[in-house]
Amino acid sequence: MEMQQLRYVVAVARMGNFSRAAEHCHVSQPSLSQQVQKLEEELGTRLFGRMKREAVPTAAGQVFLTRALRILEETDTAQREVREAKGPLRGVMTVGVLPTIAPYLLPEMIRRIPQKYPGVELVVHGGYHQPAGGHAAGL
Amino acid sequence: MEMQQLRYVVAVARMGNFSRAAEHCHVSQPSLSQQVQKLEEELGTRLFGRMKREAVPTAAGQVFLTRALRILEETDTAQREVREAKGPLRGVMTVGVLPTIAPYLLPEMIRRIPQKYPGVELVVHGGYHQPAGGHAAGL
DNA sequence: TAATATTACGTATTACGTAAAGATT
DNA sequence: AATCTTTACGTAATACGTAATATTA
Repeated sequence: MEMQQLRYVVAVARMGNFSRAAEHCHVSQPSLSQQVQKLEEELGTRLFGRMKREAVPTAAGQVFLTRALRILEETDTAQREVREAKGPLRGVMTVGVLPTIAPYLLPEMIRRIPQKYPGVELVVHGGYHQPAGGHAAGL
Repeated sequence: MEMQQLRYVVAVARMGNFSRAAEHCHVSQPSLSQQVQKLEEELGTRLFGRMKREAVPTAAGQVFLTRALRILEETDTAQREVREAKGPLRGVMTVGVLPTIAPYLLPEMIRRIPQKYPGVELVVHGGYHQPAGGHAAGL
């Protein structure tokens, strides 16, 4: 049982079918299908019925889903608590982004970064040139 | 954050050092060390101090450990509940084992199988020949 | 120097994507 | 026919083991 498999299963339950779950998870749909099958094999039970164009959780799937959700919440909690134990993050985050794709990435980024790291100043470079200094950020 | 990494971290905390944790997890000690490092890098914090010949959890390590333990418990619970949702397992389990290694494997097996699957009849073939029929069991 | 942890590197597992086939409405 | 899922298979990422190096008592 792997974390990704739990995310995939939860996504299938929330989206209602494998295709939309796959694009929500940013993986190809066969890959997601494989991972769900693998988990089902490990558990010895089908988690979803795939008959009528929508993925419906089986009885086993329902009890598993509640646990999977709790596990994923716990992982988020663990990461948050570790961050808090480290103390607040401070400094300047410099990000370079091509003007071509900026409209797709920037709004989400400008919304989430300050929310998650209140002490961090966000600097965005928009041109095609290489920014002079600062630290790159992996997101 | 992967499930194995959580098991490794918990093992290190329980065993007190990386070497014993590794043999407890049946992996080489460098592999376990790599995985713990990888998790620490992802979290952005050391989870253990490795100074004095024993691995002592840091402050961040302690808060993480309690969450990791709960997550592992939840995975066990999830698997158990799915088994229960399937209904009790019944039938005959046939196992072949070489007399050479039987003394090492049989006692553990005879103790745990009926405990975990009360409805299953366990048949053990001890010779060097191939058993006639029945189903092989992967444990 | 004995015991433990890390680094380096090659190998084997496996998760993934693309393409094709099967199934359902 | 259109949409969704599974199978097949090659590729890429990665977890692992062995060997060598570093660190600590």
